[in-house]
Amino acid sequence: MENLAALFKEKNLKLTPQRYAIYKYLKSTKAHPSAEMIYEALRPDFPTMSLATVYKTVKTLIELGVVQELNVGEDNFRFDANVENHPHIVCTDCGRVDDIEDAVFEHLNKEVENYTNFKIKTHKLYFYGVCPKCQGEQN
Amino acid sequence: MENLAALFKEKNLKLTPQRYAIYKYLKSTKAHPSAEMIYEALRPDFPTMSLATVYKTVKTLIELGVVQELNVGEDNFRFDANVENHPHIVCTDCGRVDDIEDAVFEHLNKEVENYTNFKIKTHKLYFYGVCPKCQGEQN
DNA sequence: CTTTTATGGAAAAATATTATCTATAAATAT
DNA sequence: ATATTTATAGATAATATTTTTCCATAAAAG
Repeated sequence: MENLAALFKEKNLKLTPQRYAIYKYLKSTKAHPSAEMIYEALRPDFPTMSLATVYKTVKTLIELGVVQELNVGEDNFRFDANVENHPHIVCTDCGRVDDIEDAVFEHLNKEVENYTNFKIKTHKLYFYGVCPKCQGEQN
Repeated sequence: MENLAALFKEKNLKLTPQRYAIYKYLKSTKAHPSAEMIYEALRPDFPTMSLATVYKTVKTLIELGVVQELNVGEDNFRFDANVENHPHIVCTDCGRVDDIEDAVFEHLNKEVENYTNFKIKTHKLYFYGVCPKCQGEQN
């Protein structure tokens, strides 16, 4: 968090209240919010902030490498301040997106290289199922 | 291909030339085209066909279960007439999307269930790297 | 405290996708 | 074959998401 200021300075970017709030919010949540969700969450504190600012800021944060973009298969993007490569799981009932903690599948890259001539750099893994809460409601 | 007619009949859908052409094109290619790409590819043969028809048709084909939708992380969707669940690999240079043939990762679902309380039904795996062609051009 | 420069916010634009409407083409029955 | 019924193609408008433009202003530098 402290090095965010340094990072911004290094890139000649201004660490404005809006940018700081968006980053802090992304750091604080595991809900992988969309731009709209970020906008709504910060509206109480920043009633004048526009959606465009959210989009511009997450774009900046992505370029700085402190936020990553998720594409779960919805019609919009979600954002995650956890930039480590980790798999995600989507509830097909309620739509929530969770991290799959501690599960590392980096070895898959090498495995896949046996099947293709690509030089593999990274991957994105999305699992789909029913979350505990929705399982309960099905009974 | 022959059973496509039967499938359409069963659902009281009309197998129009446009629909047939779109399905045939998807079957013929491994390029995983977007709606726009399908539209452009068929324009020589169907100059009057509108993009809306492409969207409506792929939606129909998806509902019939003969086409699947891919979300590689671009701002649009791609389509694949290979409906088996199989991983894809994206070239980060030229953007092409290939199948990873013969690589089956169904066992990952069970593995992931050890890390979460979700009931996992399916998954989507995307790998990112540099394709052979772009590797050559980097030298 | 002044100057420089990046930025926030409003509005418009761009892009992707969906919905509406009607003439028409495809399937079915005759 | 032909008539009839019904789904559909295509044009257009609508919607949703994201990006861009523009300018007053706030942040950093001198």
